[in-house]
Amino acid sequence: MTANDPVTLLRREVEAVATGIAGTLPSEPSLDPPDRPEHGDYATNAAMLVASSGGRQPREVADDLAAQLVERLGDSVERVEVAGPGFVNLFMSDRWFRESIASLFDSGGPKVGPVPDPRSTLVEFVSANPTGPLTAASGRHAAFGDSLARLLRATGHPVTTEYYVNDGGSQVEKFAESVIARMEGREPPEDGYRGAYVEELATRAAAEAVPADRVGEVAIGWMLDSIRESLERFRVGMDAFFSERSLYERGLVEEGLGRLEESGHTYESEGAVWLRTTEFGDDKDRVLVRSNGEPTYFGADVAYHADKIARGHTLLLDVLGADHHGYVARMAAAVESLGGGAAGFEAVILQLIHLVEAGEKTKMSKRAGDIVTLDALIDDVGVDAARFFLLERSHDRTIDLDLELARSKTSDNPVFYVQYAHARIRSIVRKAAEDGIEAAGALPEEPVDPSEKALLAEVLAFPAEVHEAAEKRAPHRICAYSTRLAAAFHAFYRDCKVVGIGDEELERSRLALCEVTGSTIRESLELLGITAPESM
RNA sequence: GCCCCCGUAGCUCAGUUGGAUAGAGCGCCGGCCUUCUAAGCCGGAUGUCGCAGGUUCGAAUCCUGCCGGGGGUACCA
Repeated sequence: MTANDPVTLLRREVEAVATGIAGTLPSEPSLDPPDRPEHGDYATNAAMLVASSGGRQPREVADDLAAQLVERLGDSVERVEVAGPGFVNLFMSDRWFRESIASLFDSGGPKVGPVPDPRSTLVEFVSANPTGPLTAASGRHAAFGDSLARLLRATGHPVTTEYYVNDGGSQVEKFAESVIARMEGREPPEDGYRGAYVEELATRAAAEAVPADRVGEVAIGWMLDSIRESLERFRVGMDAFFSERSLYERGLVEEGLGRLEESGHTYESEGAVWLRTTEFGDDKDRVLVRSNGEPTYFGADVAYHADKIARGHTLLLDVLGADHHGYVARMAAAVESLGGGAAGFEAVILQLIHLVEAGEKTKMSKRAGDIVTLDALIDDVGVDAARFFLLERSHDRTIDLDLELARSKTSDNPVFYVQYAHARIRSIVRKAAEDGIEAAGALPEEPVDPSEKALLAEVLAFPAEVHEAAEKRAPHRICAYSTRLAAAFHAFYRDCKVVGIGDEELERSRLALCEVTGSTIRESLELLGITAPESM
């Protein structure tokens, strides 16, 4: 966070005083707007932290802290109170609020500063088999991975996003068999692919006279093209599509497995090559190379992760489905064996998603062809609503996506609530421009309205929210934050007229608050990949 | 059996590196448009935070055990 961020400056004062009292702080003290207005604009638990580590009475430390803060903060603060078990509550002065608005406006809104220890991060997500179109479930992965990448970039991490394409292996063969079967007018095999799209691919392959031995490769290419289109349409920025087959072609599988063998964590048994993943907490060892000499999916994936490390990434972040959770321990073991601590592996597990239509859940199975595709979901509810509904929940919760609600263009739909706040702001800004009013930091005589204070506090919270969401891999926090911010604006809109109130200084200050709120809503939505309309 | 996720208001869920009287949306009841967009705002009712112990100044949050729901447990990918 930047040095001129008013909340950061306040935090530094609190920490300086607390450190002066205690010597060192056991952990970073809180500095948050409390739930109840009578507890002030900001409250800190610093005194309780100091007391618990120093064996002093919390209230006594709090009194000391409060007195010194009054001294140091001067006319920024109205009064400081000690309350409850030892909270120190800060009531900021109107001057502080007005100057904060001015400072935010001058810097173009709250700035999310970089983390002190950026990590070159490779976010791998979706990576769905190119044997069928992306499903609504893939959509959750797409929205989540994309938004997480945006959050990590916003907090200063260099990020690359990748889709691992499983274009080798037995599923691809089954897929090719299925397409060929359709071309020849037969039913696909029992364990093959039976969706309508297989027939379309067969028709096209027949029309272009694709030879049977190339059908698999060609059909996979077509599927991949359509997957790229779907992702693009869903506003997902994928830097690269990494082909499994290319690993073999470039000799990377051999190289990666070779490095693993050098590490001394592999052994041969029953003709297969195993990785001793149990050394790193897995419940059994895993096969890297089958007894027939062919690497397993895991073996190739290890080579892929070895390549990620070779490319210089220090954090390998895999977004996986709940059905892959058993995979995490073995990949963590593999990266540990390879990297020697240089690169970290981290998996985020996304739980399942069900689409709910009129209270009824739809089941999704790719092989049976009984799927709702991502494209169909987008056609149905639109990109903005789809992304919001898929991002709204914590990654560890299953989602029941209510299609009826997502479709609705009414106030029930939370995404419109936030967008509407932005549109309202832009409308005010246009109106102000017509009247020749310019936003500016100003010190009007009028007292700061409680709605102005509440709104400013939410805007000021933005950088901390973004950092927390990035650290916790929690884009859903930005959904919640944007909703809170919008609500604070709507309340301000009711209480405080901006244009045409007579007091020019007040007009300028309020317009500045509108401007910084608008840009903060826009940036929040941008992190979610959702548009911020100028009007609705 | 073992592993992972969940259990908070009628419904869908936030909040979980311990902090003040546990929150939001929807739904329900009642108000607010001659004024910058009513896709909005304000007020009201609603809780054994799954159960039982433990840790301490303080537990929805940490520990242990149990109950219920979902997912996984391949020389498949």
